[in-house]
Amino acid sequence: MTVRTRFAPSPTGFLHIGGARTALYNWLYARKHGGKFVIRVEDTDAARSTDASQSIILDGLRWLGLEWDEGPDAGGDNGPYFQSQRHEIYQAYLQKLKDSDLVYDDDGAVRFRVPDKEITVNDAICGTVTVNLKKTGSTRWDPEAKKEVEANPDIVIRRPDGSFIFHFVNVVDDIEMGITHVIRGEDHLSNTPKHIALYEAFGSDLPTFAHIPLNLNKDGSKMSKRDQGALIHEYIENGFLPAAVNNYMALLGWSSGSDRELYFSLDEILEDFDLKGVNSSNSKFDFEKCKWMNAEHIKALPADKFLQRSAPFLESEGIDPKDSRVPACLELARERAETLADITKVILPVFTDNLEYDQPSVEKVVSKDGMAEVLSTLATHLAECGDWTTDGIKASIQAAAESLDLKMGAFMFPCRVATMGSTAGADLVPMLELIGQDRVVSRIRDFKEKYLS
RNA sequence: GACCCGUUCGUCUAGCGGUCUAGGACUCCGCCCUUUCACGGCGGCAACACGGGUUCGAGUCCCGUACGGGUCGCCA
Repeated sequence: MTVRTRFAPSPTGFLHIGGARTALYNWLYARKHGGKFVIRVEDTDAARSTDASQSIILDGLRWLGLEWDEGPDAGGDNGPYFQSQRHEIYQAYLQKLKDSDLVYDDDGAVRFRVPDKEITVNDAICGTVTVNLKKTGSTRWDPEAKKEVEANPDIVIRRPDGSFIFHFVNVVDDIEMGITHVIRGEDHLSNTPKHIALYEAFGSDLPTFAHIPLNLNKDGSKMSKRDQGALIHEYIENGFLPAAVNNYMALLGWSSGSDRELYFSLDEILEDFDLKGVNSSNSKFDFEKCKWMNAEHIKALPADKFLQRSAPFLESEGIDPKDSRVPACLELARERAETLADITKVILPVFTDNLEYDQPSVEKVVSKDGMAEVLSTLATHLAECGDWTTDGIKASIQAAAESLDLKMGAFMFPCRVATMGSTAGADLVPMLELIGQDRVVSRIRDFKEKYLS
């Protein structure tokens, strides 16, 4: 049997980290077992579905590298891959239930008779769950009245307007598309007995169910689109690497059993991935760790890929990625960047003379006694430097310091602030080399002029 | 409220009855490296929710309680 998994997004918003992780696990499982990964767009809610949302979701999946074998743009033999285009199929399946007398009309809606028996879900992650839909569905919690009210346990599968309900179309499509493994969020575990009842009503074989635990906020609340780290497009915009996001998502709820935490590609995850390593408890999202992981990925990125990934961020700051100084700059920034967006900030002093001076840093420097002399001495020595290399520059700073009988450290901070605008930033001497002799000297003189005269 | 699932450092987790005085990672703190900021190296703080069983022995198995999450829609 060929493994077939699917991710079935509803195009009503952004690609959420939880959805992306579900897609990732489905992708991993399919690839791991030589199977197919299918995308099906669940756009039955015409009022809320939009093309823009669909693009965001599919682009997000592509960015992560979760390519699908069948689905929108990819085609396939089990389409259409949009529920809005599958009405006839649903009608045919409804007819089957009618023929078996398993449905009835209720005020224009169609209800499916749930069986009065124990239904057992054999979940690959959660174990065995047994429920009797007739019993547990016979009452309903009314949030308004805050009490149990009588309810009809039979589930509505078609609305009076003829449109079909999620539980029904989801099962029909999974049957029609030959889905063998349903990997989805644990929020669907309680719905699964309903789905099993439908499978049985159609006389279809059950897929393997695997409900993965949910991701919550750090305070334990449900993650919503407003929460930091919740939306995939934010990772794209903020300079995360897709491999790092995959790495983090994979480890949120799954462990290989070893201490290994860094996986630099989907292929590497694939080697270790196994549904057995998926936890059964919810996890809380830790954006700090996610950033750390991204930093590790940046450190490990080959130079050409690094340049390629950084290019859009450089351009947005007006830096030409083809500039001959860029590769050296990137290497300088690499060790201290958590995101690609950080990189441009670090290397900006090389590319612009319009520096933004960090006020606390400036205060720290100008408040020191004798700073005017330090700066002018420094400028003079650097102007006279005949060997503008890291060694030559270092020697000049050293000479400047000695001429005033001061330690070199006393010169490093002022030099850093005057030429780079802040006490923080990339390695000073290589940065000076890249900025260039004339610009360095004039920056120091201008700085002195501006703040110490 | 009913039903379902879960519970190891603040967080992600290892652990599948003795090797656990509970291991790794993030965060935080200290030290070292560094004539700067980082990076890096070393070290430290910090957990088996609680109560009963079962067992020679329980983080590991069972039951209960507490807590957390989910489902209970003519949303998906």
